[in-house]
Amino acid sequence: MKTYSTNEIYSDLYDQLINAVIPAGSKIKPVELQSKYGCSTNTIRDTLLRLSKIGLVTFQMQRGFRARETSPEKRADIAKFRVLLEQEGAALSIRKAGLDWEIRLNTAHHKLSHIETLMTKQNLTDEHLLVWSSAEFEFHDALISGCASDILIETYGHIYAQFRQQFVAQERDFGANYFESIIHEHAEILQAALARNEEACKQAIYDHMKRNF
Amino acid sequence: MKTYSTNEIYSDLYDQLINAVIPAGSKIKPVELQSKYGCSTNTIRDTLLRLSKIGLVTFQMQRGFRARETSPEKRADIAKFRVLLEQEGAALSIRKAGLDWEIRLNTAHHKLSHIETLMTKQNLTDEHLLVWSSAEFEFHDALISGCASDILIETYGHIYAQFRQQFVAQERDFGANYFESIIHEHAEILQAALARNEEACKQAIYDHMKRNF
DNA sequence: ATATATAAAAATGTCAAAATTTTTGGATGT
DNA sequence: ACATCCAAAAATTTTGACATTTTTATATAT
Repeated sequence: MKTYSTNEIYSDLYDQLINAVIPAGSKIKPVELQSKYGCSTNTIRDTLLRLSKIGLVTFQMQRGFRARETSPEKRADIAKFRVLLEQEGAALSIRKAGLDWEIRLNTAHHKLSHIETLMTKQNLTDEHLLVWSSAEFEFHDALISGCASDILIETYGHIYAQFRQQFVAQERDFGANYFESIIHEHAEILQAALARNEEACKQAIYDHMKRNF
Repeated sequence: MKTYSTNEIYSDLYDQLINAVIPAGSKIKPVELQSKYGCSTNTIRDTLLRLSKIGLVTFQMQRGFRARETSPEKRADIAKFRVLLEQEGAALSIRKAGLDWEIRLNTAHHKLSHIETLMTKQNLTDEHLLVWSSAEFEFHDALISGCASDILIETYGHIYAQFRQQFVAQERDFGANYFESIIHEHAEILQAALARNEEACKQAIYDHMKRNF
């Protein structure tokens, strides 16, 4: 039987929360996870407290842990907030960042579009979604990576994770045309960013997210 | 000898971090706090993990906890981010919120300006600063409280705490004229908000924070 | 002197059990 | 039927001991 290090427990739970394997809003009981991960309840508690920093898990004294609730309203709220942060991060990057940023962004986009193209043609496994999910984050993260604001980058990471949690919990149809749409949207963002066009880039970010409002 | 509940430990540490009683960047060792609070190291650890959610404390596996580092750059970074959030929150409030918001804001401002007026005349004790600090937060929190975005309000709370930590760690002269300035700045924010003038309010928020850039 | 290796000390993390609190389910009375 | 109370069960939190890892201090070699 597999044994888990604490960091593995963390990222395993992270993935399960992101992918709604642990359903949004559901209670998370350390005792139940103990046997699966082969550790004490305390270690689970510890890990859940760390996950609550990101916001994937909510914690209340004497009431334990829950996967964060989802609703169309929460999804829209988080999506709008994400747009605010991403627009600011991208605009600052466009204004300040250098060639290394362009390269980073281009690389991330190349990787992402490769995966997304695949996904218009094949049926999706859970693993596809995991890989895509992390590539998508890397692209958006690269986009804002030149903004020179640690706190913005850190916060964006948390919000992105929360958004994904909301999204996966609610979205059920990943039709081929879904990926065709976002391939185009990502390309628009990339193009505007490399052209150093702040307004066009902000617009492209908005367009990419507006289906969630 | 006083005994502490877990929640008291939490807010005691919170205050100490905000007010640089625990110096920024310094190591926080559970063993050393254990005797003061009369509990096990594990309870301290638990509390510190919860504080790391807000960002007052940083945590690294196998390296324990530290009060978040400060520097002029970090302070500027957090201040700018705070402006972004507060401008958005205030603008949304101006656009959407009703009479109850105006009343809330007015009340908070009244309380704040009372304390600030006192502080131009007396010499400041630590307790004055604590009271002022919480009244200042309540005012800014009221300002954005009509924005109808839970995630923005939640995040703003964390950023405000981090800003205060940076600020108190670095600022040493609270001259009477400091408070005279911010009395005026807060009044400008209030006035623009109640006049429902988004641009003026954004400008006033910027002016209030620009000394930190 | 500088650097590397090693042993002791300190700090951190993990565990299983005990104490506390909340939740559950049934009995009682209105 | 509905609410209230109570006891049992379950879940959460706290504890103190133990295991692991990191840091510090000292000794050794280059």
